[in-house]
Amino acid sequence: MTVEAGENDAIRVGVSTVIFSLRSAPDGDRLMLPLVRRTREPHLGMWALPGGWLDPAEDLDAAASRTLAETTALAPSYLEQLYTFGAVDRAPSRAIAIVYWALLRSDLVDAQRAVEDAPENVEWFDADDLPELAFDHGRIAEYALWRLRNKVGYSTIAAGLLPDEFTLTELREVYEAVLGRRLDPSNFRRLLEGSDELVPTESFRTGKHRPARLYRYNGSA
Amino acid sequence: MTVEAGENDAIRVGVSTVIFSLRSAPDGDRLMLPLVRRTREPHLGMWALPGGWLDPAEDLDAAASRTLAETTALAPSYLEQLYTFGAVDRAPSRAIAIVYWALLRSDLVDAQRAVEDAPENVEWFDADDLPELAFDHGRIAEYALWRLRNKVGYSTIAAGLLPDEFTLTELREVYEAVLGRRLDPSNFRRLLEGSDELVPTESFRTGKHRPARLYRYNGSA
DNA sequence: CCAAAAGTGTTGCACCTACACCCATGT
DNA sequence: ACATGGGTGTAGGTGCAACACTTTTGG
Repeated sequence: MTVEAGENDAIRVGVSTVIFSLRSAPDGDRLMLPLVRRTREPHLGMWALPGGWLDPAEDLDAAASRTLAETTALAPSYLEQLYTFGAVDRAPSRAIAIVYWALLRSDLVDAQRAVEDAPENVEWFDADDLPELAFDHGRIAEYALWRLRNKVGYSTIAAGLLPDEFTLTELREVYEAVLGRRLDPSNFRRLLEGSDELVPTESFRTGKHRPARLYRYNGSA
Repeated sequence: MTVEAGENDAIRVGVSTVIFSLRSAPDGDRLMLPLVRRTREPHLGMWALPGGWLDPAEDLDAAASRTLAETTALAPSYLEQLYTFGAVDRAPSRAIAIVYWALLRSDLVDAQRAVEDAPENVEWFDADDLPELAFDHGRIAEYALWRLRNKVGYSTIAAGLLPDEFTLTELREVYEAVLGRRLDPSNFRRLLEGSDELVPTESFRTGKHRPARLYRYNGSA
């Protein structure tokens, strides 16, 4: 910041977001993410991450939320900066991408898709089976997935994929979908029960069998 | 990336680096970082992180190295992107800062400072006792320090502060300086001896007492 | 009463910490 | 010889994985 600005008007600043959610499949929930079909060159017709250009009067987080809403009509329940990609050759003309990653509560996916102005050219893909993406977005999505799987190990972030109240089994199934492996129910319970950020409620989910206590994520912890 | 570029020529892209090194003090090594005195408004005369503007034809990592060299004449031995700061009010006119953090081998600090074109307005400060900084650089430096202390816990990154070959005691003293607490020599040894990235050599450092085996950091592991 | 999910208890292993102890060297 | 840092051994504690077991519901 001690050098005067030069000819850097040529650098465009984009903001993109890798947003994950769960969608039910025959063999349990699957981790999915929405992609947008490009309507312009370059890479016209290819799938790309939702995003847009940073507005000069807008914070970075706000830009991520806004461009995500504009392209997919989705509003994230968790949002965190991932990385800034800026290799000179990542796009035909110089553009850096400040990339966010996000989670969307599974109960809001279809609600948000049902609104009348739901974009046409958005489609959900299995996070582990993505098509070829425009620019360096394939590499970016892979990194976001790695970060998500990593962070699930040492935080209660996975609750961001569920409604306000949920059973421990539902939460465990989220972990299993994210991590791609089964977890021991009893050990999982003990691990999360002592976590402060998870508080038990007095409600129970009644189903085919013994009712399960509902828990709530404590955002302020 | 699906929206056309608008008036974002007004957004300037800066790159700054928080670079750490060790400097000896009476009570053991101290973790220090170099700051640059601002020679222009705004915040003229205040201390700031070394940095500069991103060149349109330059990768982000390269920009971090270049601006660091231009302002401090230092070349990092480890460099990693930290975070991109872009709050609208972080500077008088809109500027985002792609911030890197870096380590400098302690044996290179004075060597690099001794070259003839060493900048005048650079000074080293104790990482735990920084002056008030320009812009949001105080918060940034704090975050970089947190990241360094965090990462030291689960990687052998601290070797980036030492010469190619070093004894385990020297490495332990680095950890102690970074973390700010004493570590048990025997447990430290066992922890790092089984780490793959640390390979023993056949050389020994001879001193006042029993010679200590030299180790080398295995970059390819 | 049975099936199945909710929830508890228990045991063993891996790892980390603290600290006692031996080893090799310069003076 | 002895002081000092280099290096090894070991016992206790913590936390997690595995899995046996009890509880509570719907049918």
